[in-house]
Amino acid sequence: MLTHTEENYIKTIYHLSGDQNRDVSTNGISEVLKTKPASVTDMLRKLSEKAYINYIKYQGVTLTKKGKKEALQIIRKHRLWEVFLVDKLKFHWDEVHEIAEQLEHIHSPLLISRLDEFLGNPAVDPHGDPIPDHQGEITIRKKHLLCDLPVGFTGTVVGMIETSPAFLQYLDRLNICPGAKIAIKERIAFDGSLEIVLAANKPFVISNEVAKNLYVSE
Amino acid sequence: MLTHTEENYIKTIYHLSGDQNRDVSTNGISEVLKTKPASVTDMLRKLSEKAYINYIKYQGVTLTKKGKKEALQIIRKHRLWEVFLVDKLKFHWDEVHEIAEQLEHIHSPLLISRLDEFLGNPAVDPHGDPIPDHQGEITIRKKHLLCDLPVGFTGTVVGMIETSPAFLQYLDRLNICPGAKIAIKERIAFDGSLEIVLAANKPFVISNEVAKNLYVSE
DNA sequence: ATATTTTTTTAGACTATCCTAAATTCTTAT
DNA sequence: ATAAGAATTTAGGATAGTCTAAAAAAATAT
Repeated sequence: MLTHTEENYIKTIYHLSGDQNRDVSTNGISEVLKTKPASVTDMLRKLSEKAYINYIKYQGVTLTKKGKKEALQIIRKHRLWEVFLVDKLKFHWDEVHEIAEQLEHIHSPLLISRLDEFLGNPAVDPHGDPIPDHQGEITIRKKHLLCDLPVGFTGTVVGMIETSPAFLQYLDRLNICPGAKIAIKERIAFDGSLEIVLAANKPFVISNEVAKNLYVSE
Repeated sequence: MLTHTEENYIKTIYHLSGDQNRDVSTNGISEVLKTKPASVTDMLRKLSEKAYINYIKYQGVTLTKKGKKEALQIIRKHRLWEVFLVDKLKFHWDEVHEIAEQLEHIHSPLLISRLDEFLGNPAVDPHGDPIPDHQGEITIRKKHLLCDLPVGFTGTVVGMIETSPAFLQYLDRLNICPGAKIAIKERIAFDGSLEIVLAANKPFVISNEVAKNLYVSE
């Protein structure tokens, strides 16, 4: 059974390596986890011995099949707890991350399957990210930055790059949140700002700066 | 902020010292936590330095006001999570302890107040034990062994001494669970067995052995 | 192609928690 | 009152995870 710390390393490697399982660097991990590179090296040796990662000195790491499976279970737990916090306990979607970081380390497969059921087997978390199933299967939807899409595009908001309170509060005022249906009406050539429509509401304009920070998928 | 381990020691001292805050022994703690007495001594020194306990070498420990407050918050979390597991996730009341042992260490006061509200501010956990409030106030109901009470007594089941699956399954068959209303109809002098009634059902007989393992309160 | 910079690893040390073995203190039985 | 036994503490050591400083390897720039 993995320790909390080991789980955090595995999860971080998963997130940094992306869908194609790219090599992840020691420094990259140390930045995310706010530890020193030397500490990361120690842990990499340990995880490699336990066969969760493929590790060659000086050449970065990837997750093994076993490691990836573990990572997906941790992510599954994290996202299910986030759904619980937002749907049942009325947290706002941008304040659940820290708590879910703790809850994701609770060990009990039965608890998670019951929770999943209780929540109605949700497909995505409150940020719009897909929840891996019991087997670790995950449906990866291609996501794009809103600023890169053509006029006429229609889709769903699935995330943001900026996460500062200022940005999130502004989005909140505009009613832009993960899961929101969004369409591009017009692009203003002068400054790249976009006229958009949410669901069946009145169109309004957002700056290119905002559009550069919004992920959407079809 | 306390570590998981420190929290477990404080909780154990609280449980062992009872309502009157009796002195707790090193060996007692080591038995509950399944660590060696020498390890307990180490931790006692640490908790004493941090002012959670009153500790005099060779003379046992008691919780300070600060320690007791901390203990009650941990117990509050433990019991609220137990209610969640039973009421919302449909766990049986005798299978929630291990999971709640993990959940009680999640640090987030906001989470706990939201959870409390979500559960409808329950007064007792699924075992019938009272849940301390936000301030750490707890209503201690005096509890008695069923075998010690007179014919005519009426009250509520609030706990059991034996916790073996065999015993719990038998209780389940009899519909005896924490919270169940119970009355004593008759005592058979020969073997101390009791004829009892649950709610408005048919009376039936339980052995003295069973009555010796059931806690009830008025 | 080599010198410089960056990244990564190694070496040695610290803290938390646990352990075993030995020493000390307390309790109890005579 | 004291000797035997039980409980507790001390001493010294292990492991997990972290750190700093220094060494080694890889990447980059000229």
